[in-house]
This record gives sequence, C-alpha cells and structure tokens, in this order.
Amino acid sequence: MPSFKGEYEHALDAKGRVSFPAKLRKYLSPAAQERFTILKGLEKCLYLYPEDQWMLVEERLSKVNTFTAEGRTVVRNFLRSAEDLELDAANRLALPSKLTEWAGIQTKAIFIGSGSRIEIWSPDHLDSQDQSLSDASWQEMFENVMGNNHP
Amino acid sequence: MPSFKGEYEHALDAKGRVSFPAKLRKYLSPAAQERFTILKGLEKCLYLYPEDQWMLVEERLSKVNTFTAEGRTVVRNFLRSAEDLELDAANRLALPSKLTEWAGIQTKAIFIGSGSRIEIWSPDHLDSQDQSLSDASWQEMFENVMGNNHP
DNA sequence: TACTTTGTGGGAGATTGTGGGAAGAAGTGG
DNA sequence: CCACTTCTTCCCACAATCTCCCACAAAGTA
Repeated sequence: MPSFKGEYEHALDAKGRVSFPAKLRKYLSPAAQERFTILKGLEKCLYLYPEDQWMLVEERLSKVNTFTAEGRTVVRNFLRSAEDLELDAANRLALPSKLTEWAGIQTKAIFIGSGSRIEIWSPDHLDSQDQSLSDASWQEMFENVMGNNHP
Repeated sequence: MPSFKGEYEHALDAKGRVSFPAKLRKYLSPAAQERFTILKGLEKCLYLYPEDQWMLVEERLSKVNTFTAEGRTVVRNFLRSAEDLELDAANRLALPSKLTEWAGIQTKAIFIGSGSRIEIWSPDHLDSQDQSLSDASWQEMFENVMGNNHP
C-alpha cells in the first residue's frame, strides 16, 4: 500500500479547478482511479481520500448505531462536509466552493501527501500552522507519537 | 453501498417545492428511483429515506413487539408522521406543509446526506444545533463512537 | 531537437435550480 | 347533486452554473 507523500502547490483557475499533482497521481491505486472524496479536516484544511481509502471510512461509519443521538450526531457531522470528486480529462479537480471558502483557499492550494490521504491547504493557513509549531514542541510531539509504538 | 453525503441548501418556492440536490440524486439506487418516504426526525429535522432504504426501516419496525405498550408507542409515533413522496419532472419534492411547519422550514431548506438517509433542516434549527455542540464534546463523541471499532 | 507530459485557460453545450401558468382533483357549502 | 373554491399536479420557461471539450505554453524526457 503506497502512501502519499510530498508537497505541491498549484493555482486555482477562475472556475475553482486545480491540477492534481502528477507525482501524487502515481500513488493512486488503480482501484481508486481518478475518484476521490473530499471533506473538511480537523485542522483548517481539506482532506482528500482516494475512493478505495474512503470506502474503509464509510464501512466504519455504516457500523455506527444511529438509534442513539450520539451516533447520529457523529455520522451527520462527519459526512456533512463530504463530497465526491473525480479528475477531469486534464487531471484536475473542481473543488467545491463551500469547502475552499471554509479552508481559506483562493488562488493557490498546497497539496500535502499524508499517508492514506492528501491534505489541501491554503498557503496562508499552512504558514500560520507552521509558525505556531516551534521546533521544540515538534520534537516533543514526535517522540510522544512515534517513540513507543515500536520499541 | 455508497452513502449519502454532503450539505446542500435550496429555496422553497411558494408551493412548498424544493429541488432535490443533484449531487444526492447520483447516490440513489435505481431500485429506489425517485421515490421516498419522509417523516419527522428525532431531532428537529425531517428524515428522507429513498424507497429501498425505507423498506429496511419497515422491516426493522415489523420486528418490534407490539404486545408491549412501549412497542406500540414507538411504532405509532414513528409511522404517524410518515408520508410517501416522489420527484417531479424537474427533480423537486413537494414537502408536506405539516412537516415543514413542524421542522420550522419556511423559505430555505438544508439537505444533509447522512449515510442511508437524508436529513432536511431549517437553517435556523441547524445553526442552533451546531452551536450547542462545542468542539470539545464533538471530539469526545467522535472518539466514543469511532474510536474503538478497529482497535 | 523532437516529442510527451503537465499545468493552465477559455468556449459551447448540457444540466440544474427556480418561477409561474393551466389543467385536473378534492374538499366545502348550499 | 351541483357550483364554487382551494389545492395539487403537470407542463413550459429561463437564467445561472457546471461539464466537457479543445487549445496551448512550459517543462520534462528521449
């Protein structure tokens, strides 16, 4: 299972379309080909899942018990911002304007390969995210997360 | 089994009709095509089931033990507000005025794809629902429900 | 250099969202 | 039972939007 990696900046055109980075395209499994689901991330960026990965998410959601208020709230708020996309003939994505507005994406978008999914950031929000993370706390966080998984 | 997703706002016309979002239409299985059951939701919104999904709901209801008062009450109150609908030639639904009034829907309705069904909200009620859900409790809820499915 | 791939732009036609009129069905009161 | 009103359904219309297609320059490749 190849994972997405790397960072690529592309321009949006007047219609809200962006080229999907060619390098990332190479990681797409043929199963997922050309089809994605995009949604609001937990940070101020968008998450882009190729179809095969998204299906795992949906499968999990389908097991949630919607006879409880909590279950309904989770499913509602998770799926709410989601939308299916596919590449056009020129390998572009037409990003939904609601999502680009929310994420502060106007003329430029930065794609970040992040394992099983891709994040899409506005340059500004990515900068401020970077600056709020000092070198020291990054080191600490790294050790917390990675330090004791594989002893 | 693709599930409904996304959020779409549409205007009601003077006759209480709303366009059914084109993006959601793509998820309709040919079996269910164009036919729905609508009813009062457990929150202050309406639930819209395509015919095929509704049949599963009915099947489930048929298993409720109506020899108990509780069982009878549940079945009665669940079904009493339900009504069948179908799309007109312009892909619109004529929402029953009783239900729109109950849900506080006047000039605008928000469709939220939520897995096997679609929720229809008045913008106001959706806002207040959102505001009552703080980020903290959302995160917590999310972890409760999704966290321990796949250890 | 010649050729392919990649990123970007724009136009034409189809789709979608919305409004309103006219024919038909249903309810109301005499 | 009939005339009248109201509500519903079906049809047509139109503007805004979205898709699909073609084009082309820049960059990478052989």
